[in-house]
Amino acid sequence: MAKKVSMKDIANRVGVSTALVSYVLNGLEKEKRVGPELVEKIRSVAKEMKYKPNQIARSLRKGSTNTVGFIVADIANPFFGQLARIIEDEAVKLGYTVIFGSSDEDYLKFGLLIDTLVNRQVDGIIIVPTEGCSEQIKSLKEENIPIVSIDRYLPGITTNHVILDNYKATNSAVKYFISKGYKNINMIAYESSLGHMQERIRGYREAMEENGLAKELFVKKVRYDHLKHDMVKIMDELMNEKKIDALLFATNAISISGLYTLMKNDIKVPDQIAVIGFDGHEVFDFYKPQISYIKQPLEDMGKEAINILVDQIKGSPKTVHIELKSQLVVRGSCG
Amino acid sequence: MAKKVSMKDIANRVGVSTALVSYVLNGLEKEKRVGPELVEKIRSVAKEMKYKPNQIARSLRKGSTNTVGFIVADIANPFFGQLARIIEDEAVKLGYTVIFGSSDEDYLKFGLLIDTLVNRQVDGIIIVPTEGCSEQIKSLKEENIPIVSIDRYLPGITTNHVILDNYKATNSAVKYFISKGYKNINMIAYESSLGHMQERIRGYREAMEENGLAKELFVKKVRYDHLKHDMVKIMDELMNEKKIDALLFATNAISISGLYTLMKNDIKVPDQIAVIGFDGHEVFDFYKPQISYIKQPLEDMGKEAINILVDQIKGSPKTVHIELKSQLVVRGSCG
DNA sequence: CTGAAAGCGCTTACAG
DNA sequence: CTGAAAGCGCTTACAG
Repeated sequence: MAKKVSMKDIANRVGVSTALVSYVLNGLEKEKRVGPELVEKIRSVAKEMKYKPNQIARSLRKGSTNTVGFIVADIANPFFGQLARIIEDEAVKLGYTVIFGSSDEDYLKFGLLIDTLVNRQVDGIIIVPTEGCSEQIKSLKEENIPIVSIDRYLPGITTNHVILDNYKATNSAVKYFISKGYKNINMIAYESSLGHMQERIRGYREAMEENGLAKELFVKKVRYDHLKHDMVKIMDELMNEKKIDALLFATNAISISGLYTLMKNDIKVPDQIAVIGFDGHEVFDFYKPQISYIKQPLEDMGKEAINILVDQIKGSPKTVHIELKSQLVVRGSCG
Repeated sequence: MAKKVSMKDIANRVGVSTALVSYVLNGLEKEKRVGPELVEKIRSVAKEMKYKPNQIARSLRKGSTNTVGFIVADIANPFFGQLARIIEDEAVKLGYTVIFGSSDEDYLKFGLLIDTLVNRQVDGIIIVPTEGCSEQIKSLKEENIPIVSIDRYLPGITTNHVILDNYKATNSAVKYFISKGYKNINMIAYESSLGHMQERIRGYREAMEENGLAKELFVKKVRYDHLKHDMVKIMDELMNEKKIDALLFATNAISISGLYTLMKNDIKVPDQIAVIGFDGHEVFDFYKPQISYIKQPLEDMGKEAINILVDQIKGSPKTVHIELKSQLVVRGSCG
């Protein structure tokens, strides 16, 4: 069990103080005007002894950890996995390590994750907020911990956020449907008070109303934790009660689940129902015909979020709101 | 900017030493026989002052961080995303936080991630090893940092690992093909010296040889970082040079890429080529016909890995090798 | 140019 | 039952 080597070990070996070792190993030898032969000596001894700095001790002393947290709904969901990857890469470039956590859209789990991150003294947190997490966010703000909300935001609380142009995204999609002659356009969305979902619904609603289709308005709600069950039920209703000719899915997970149900019920796309999904997914490419979708600029979203966070950590006083442009990718599924 | 409250603040307020506060807040009040009224007082003051323990200070003092690392190839890949999620959940139950990192199958990046984790004093690391990472693993072993290799292992280095029954997995798949009358069975695998890939190839080869199909042996190699390019080329060769009637994909990513190419070339499955893929994926479900695949017990794999790691951290001296059973899920794609 | 020393916020023998 | 004190491994004024 080779004991770990510390700065003290190096200092003893070279015959200097730990201060010198610290200066040299942190590249402050110019500033502190350490003698060149000592610099050389310290460097080589450190290497020879395989010195590895203890980041924990450093963090305690400096009061910052160069660590950030990223709380998603579920890291196994490719949407968040991709975002995580982008944020990871960018964070590394900026000298930060990121700790991920999955909330399952549950504000209690969300709270536990926040506590863990705070106890671990992360310098800042990127959050995908859940419903009901306002209290947690408020106390983060009280503790002056920098946060950036991504993908979503909480109505009523001001935080930095980077989100999609949610209203415009669905609004354009619906208008595209309308331009193709569809009238009975239905939207399937999450039962959620979160800002992004409300805006997506509003985008749908206003496009319908503006085009004199207010009477055809039809938003069906599914629950995050009963997605499959609710989807099956809704699809039954759609096919029986109401004649629908076009369907807009409000998120990626809803899209996939919806497509499973369409496939199982052998509903022809776009002949029986035209479809527009959310985000890209391999399934969209393999579906016959390929599914049109609202594309999100994930790369920008992730990069913006971590960069804003780091700015905040470094003391930037301004609150930043960024809204990124979506893009409608038209393929075979909408006629 | 409310300053953070420390144990000292609580101690001062209550009028006791920090030792008492520490005992009480760590549930040692019985063992240390702290007076009941003091216990009460300390608890309530801690709550009132919104005390949050500084895990960094605790870690420094205790010499352990209750943190583990998990290095995958790419967290955006759903296979690893799912694994990460399982490990995260189990780690939380065991009182650990996990730090993820993506190596991109690059041993240099792998090395940097290891260094970061070691500097952060993680108590142990779960790794998906890359080719050429042996040196890194060896030095981890020298430093006595517990490691568990998952999904793969390095031939020639003994570490704890939890892997699939790779040989049997592909062996059974090929035998299934043969039982259905296929003879010209091709396998597409990664160019890799890693144990799991070698075993999957061996499983294929021996099934062929045992059934007098040695002459039909045909393994095509693709590179991780040129997957798409190589796949297109291979598919051309397969269709032109050699008559193939069945195709076995060696990993999930290869399967997806292969299916894209089959779809683009409009090759009929299973009439022109029968197919068996690796791991589950939504795309397998949407493909017409649905793709048969070798199923991995992800849940068990993740749980075993983190539990073994924690055992090691707690001092277990034995090296553990676990091989989990795969399962062939037969659907329409193999006739 | 270099060293002695304080201190980050905890935990934990040790002493009483 | 409780307190004084050391120490984890760093960084950083301060002094010379």
